[in-house]
Amino acid sequence: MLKLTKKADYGLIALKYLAEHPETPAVSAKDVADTYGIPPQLLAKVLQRLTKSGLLRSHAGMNGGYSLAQDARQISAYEVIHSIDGPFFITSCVKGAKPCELTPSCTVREPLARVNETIAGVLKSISIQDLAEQEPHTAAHGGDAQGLVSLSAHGTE
Amino acid sequence: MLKLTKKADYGLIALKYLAEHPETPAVSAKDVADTYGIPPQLLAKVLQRLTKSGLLRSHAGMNGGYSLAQDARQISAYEVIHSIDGPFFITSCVKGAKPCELTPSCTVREPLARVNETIAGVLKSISIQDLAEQEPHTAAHGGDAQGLVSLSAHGTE
DNA sequence: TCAGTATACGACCAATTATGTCGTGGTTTC
DNA sequence: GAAACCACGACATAATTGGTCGTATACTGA
Ligand code: FES
Ligand code: FES
Repeated sequence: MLKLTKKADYGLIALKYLAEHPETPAVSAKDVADTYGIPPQLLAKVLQRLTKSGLLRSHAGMNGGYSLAQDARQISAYEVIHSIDGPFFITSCVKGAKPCELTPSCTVREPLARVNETIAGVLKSISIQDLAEQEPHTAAHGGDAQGLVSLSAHGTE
Repeated sequence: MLKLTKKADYGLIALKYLAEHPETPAVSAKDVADTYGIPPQLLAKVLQRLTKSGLLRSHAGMNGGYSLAQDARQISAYEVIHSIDGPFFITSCVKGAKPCELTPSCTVREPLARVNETIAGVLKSISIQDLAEQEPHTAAHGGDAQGLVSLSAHGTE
């Protein structure tokens, strides 16, 4: 249904947190999990994946934890999502992978592949830094100055 | 994992098919399903939803079936996906709906909501007609890397 | 060196969702 | 009336996701 997994969400949250605390040498998974009410072990696994992908740097032992391996500006949402959820594709059957069983059929694949590229592009254009710069929860969902897109709630649907 | 459901895919395929056969007064679900190897009853249900959404017009009886209720140019991929899969949102918890349990936490929600809007915009800019006009490359999946998106310019940022 | 804290990783179960089927009934055409 | 269709809801099944557990490993500090 075209939605992000929670793991990816958790990963983004954690990275954002790290980006907001550049002073701290390392933040433990448990610490972040505790702050946000995320299942600690699950978050741990997510962060481990990000570490393996080279986005994070880990440090065991007391006062250990994770820290950004790159500048927050260099890490894109795409990389995060990609390394957690694996390559995402709009269409079930990707070009490079297993072709559709409905082979001669699915003629919508190619156009959608382009949509896929667009989405990936958008995600790539967003850095962790961008997330961190977002204004801390303004009580109201004002967002008046957004300009670009109106986050308008669709209301009832 | 940010991918389209098969139902939505089926719906798109069927609509494309209809757009390609403007002469035929009506095409039965079974007909389309047969052509593409899609489970007939499942496709039927999908088409029924599209009918209820006003995108299709149905006609019972012999030689009955479905036909586009609007011009292929007026129907966007977004509408199709939306009416089949319901409103899609990148984030698990949407603003208008049930708020995250991690309430004070999920600070990535708002920025991602904007990504969501962008994606929706891309989808809205693609019409069934666009899909139907695509040239059927039966060609090799040779990783051509089609470069940029050139459907309907909308998402330039 | 020893205990405490933390990551690393794989296996496993539980919850949700997506996919597909069945059955029943209603419409239109012939 | 029969055949070919749509309409709809209730299932059953498969696939993903979400989350837990157990254990091994690495680092710190007393
Ligand atoms: S079913 Fe394969 S891309 Fe649509
Ligand atoms: S967990 Fe609610 S939007 Fe991220």
